[in-house]
Amino acid sequence: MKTELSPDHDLSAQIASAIRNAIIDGRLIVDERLPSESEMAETFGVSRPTVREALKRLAAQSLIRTQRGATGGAFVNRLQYDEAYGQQVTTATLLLSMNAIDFDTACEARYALERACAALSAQRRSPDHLAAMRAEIHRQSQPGLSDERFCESDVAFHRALVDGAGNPVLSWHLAGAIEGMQPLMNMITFSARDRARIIALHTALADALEARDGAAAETCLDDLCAETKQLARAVRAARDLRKSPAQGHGHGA
Amino acid sequence: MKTELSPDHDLSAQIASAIRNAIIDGRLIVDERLPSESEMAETFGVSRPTVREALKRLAAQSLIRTQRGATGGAFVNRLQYDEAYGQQVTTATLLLSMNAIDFDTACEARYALERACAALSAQRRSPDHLAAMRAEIHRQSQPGLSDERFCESDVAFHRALVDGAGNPVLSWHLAGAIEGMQPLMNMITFSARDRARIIALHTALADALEARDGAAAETCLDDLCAETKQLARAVRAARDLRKSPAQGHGHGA
DNA sequence: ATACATTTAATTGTCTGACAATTGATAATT
DNA sequence: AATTATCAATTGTCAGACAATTAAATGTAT
Repeated sequence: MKTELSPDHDLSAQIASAIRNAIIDGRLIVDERLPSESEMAETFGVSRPTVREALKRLAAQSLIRTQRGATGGAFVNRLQYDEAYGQQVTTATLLLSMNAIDFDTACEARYALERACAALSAQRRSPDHLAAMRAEIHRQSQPGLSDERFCESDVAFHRALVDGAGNPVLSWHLAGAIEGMQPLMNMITFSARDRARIIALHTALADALEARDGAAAETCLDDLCAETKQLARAVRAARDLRKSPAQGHGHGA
Repeated sequence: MKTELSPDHDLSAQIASAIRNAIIDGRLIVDERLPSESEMAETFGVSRPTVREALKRLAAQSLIRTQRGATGGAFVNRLQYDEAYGQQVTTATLLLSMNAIDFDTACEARYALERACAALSAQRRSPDHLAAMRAEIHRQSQPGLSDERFCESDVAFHRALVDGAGNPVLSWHLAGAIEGMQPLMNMITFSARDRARIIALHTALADALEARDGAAAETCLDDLCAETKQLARAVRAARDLRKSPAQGHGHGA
């Protein structure tokens, strides 16, 4: 059933890789049942725990699902958007938080991608998308909203914008770009004035989409990008100042 | 060290989830060593194989790495671009191939995102990026190149374009959009005339980037998108025709 | 004292065998 | 015929053992 294994890895990793390849290039099709763990153990010449470790690796990538019982087993899983969403967001989040990506780079990437959706969304957005955006704007205007909730609403707003393009593949890609930045955004403190500016831009954005004016929407996103970078810069300055409070008198020439 | 586990899942999934959350929200930091498998087994009140299954799940997501030996163990892994690339491409590939996404949707998403990189790449591309693109164009012009190799070169060309934007986050996002479509592209047969048109557009694209003309580059990408959709349509028509060769005389009403 | 070889201890990787839990199919009973 | 009980296959979990690996500790010779 499966082919040779390549060395240099744990057995469970090799087995997982062999099965993964079989799935990716179609030798195992969706909903097909894999042999039982015992059978695979015999096939690969390893013990059952080793096979199980391999299967858990695949399950972690949503490539298979398992079911107990008489007719149970491991089945090739149809990767669906909701599962892929989670993976995308997790990966993006970690990539941004672990690699000391500078905020401007992440921000530029995010808004560049979102701009790509704006024109399509202006063409195709439904009244529902607009309503969702307006609802989030309203939520953002509530006094006493915590910074975290404000960010959460911001994410929801932009998701509605992207979903308006009516392209699930695009929505999936943008999930990482937008939600993955949330931890970074949560480090920002939004003053009342900041919020007002952002809400104004969100309103302009919704208006542009309502008017099916893609170009105007793109302009709003550019402004929003600049605004966000500016806020982050302020946070950074405050932090650096706290770290070395008296560096203003010139220490390097 | 870790908190309570939530039910409704396998123990190994619960444990993996607990550790994953600890990593994501920073309670475990990069390069920190987890307790040994035996210790964790005791901590969580499960057996060592169960802990191992949990750790393999995390390893499959590149969240941890393990090392044998006296000072070995499981360490929180810094998610790096090359690892994240692979995951991104795998996920995108499966999402497109398993969900009967229609080609036009995938294509639209891909070129919309790539367009977002074009302007930046026109500003920032280095001579190296241009050289890489020209090299791929040359490769694509070789007679006797298989369709698969042609696609491969196409991917490399577009990657060079995207990398020209000098934003690694953007490059990561686009990896899925571009390479994930390769299996779909491989289903297309490229006639000599098709290749000539594509090569002409690639050349125009490289010229636009050389001239730092972002708008021209975007136009080329639009043309390329239309061209690709057109080719896919031809393949689809041929396949449908083969499936039901005489359906033209009306069987319904 | 330094360089090199040996031993040791800690840790992951793997195996064996067993039992529990789940679940669809089958047989028995009313 | 419908319901119930049993069965068999499969995954989930456990316990204990041994192999393989690796850095550190120890010993030895120059």
